Amino acid sequence: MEPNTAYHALLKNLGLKVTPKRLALLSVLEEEHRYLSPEEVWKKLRRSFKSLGLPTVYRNMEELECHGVISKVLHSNRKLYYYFCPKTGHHHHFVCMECRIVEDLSVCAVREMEKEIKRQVNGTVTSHILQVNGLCGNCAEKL
Amino acid sequence: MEPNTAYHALLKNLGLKVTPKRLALLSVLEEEHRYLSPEEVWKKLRRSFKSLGLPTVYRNMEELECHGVISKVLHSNRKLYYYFCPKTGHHHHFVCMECRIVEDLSVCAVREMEKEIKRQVNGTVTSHILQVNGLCGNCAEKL
DNA sequence: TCATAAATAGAAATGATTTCTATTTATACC
DNA sequence: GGTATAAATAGAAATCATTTCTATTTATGA
Repeated sequence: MEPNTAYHALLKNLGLKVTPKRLALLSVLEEEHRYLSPEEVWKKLRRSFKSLGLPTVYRNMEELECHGVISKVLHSNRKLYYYFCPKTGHHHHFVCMECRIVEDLSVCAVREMEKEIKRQVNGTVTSHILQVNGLCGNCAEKL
Repeated sequence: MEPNTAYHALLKNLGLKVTPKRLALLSVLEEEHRYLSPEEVWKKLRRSFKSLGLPTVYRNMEELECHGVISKVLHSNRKLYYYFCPKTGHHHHFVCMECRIVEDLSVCAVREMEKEIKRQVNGTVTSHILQVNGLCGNCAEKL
């Protein structure tokens, strides 16, 4: 059977048990080329599973995120959203705040990106978030 | 009197009333060269104001943020943090996840930034958030 | 088939943020 | 300076996404 085999291997490789719910979750995320909240995923999955806890969805999505399988989308409403991106390698995303669609970007510098995005998605850039996280010299020493 | 005059003008220009609490809030944020949560600001302000509601702090910080006076800092714990940056013009920040200090960055492309940051703050970049927000062609048309 | 650790359901707790209403205050105008 | 008015605030209460907890179920490897 189709992609389930791939998901199966994926979970195995991560050392996670292959449960029907995990497979379905991956399937839902991959089919949707948009970012979704845990609750939205939960609602979709409940069609197939009469008993499915929202915490299970939260737990699994977080798990997959920290293994790099799916990526978090930041949103100004501070809710969690996740996106399954099939593209590998370092790249960034253009995300539509309206329809939630996600587009892969090939360049990384924001100035250049704006032009690229206009061409690529024929869209409008309303804002961008560029924040570099790390440890300053002092803290890096202490830890 | 010192900087209060500047804050006074700042608030006036934004069409906001000049209240003692707003002035104090700005003062607290400017003195602290780190990003702070509303609750932290509240605790500091309560030293000077016996009666001060946490919602007031939230409201004012949000107000100042949307007027561009202070800037939001994204954090993986999804809490709100704000930083008063005296530097004008387009630039980004390096924020230490440990001590919360903020450094202005002069370049915008992440690859170059990593080198720059190493020089500038003698620190370690653990991750960066680069997300471009906007409206895709379809949604832009509809709205 | 079985033992075991991992995964899950479902209820309950958490806690940051927001909402609400009555009261207070800054401001503009006299 | 005195006053009307809209903005700002306090304090309590509500919200609600997310997390925690415990007992039960399930995938897995032997």
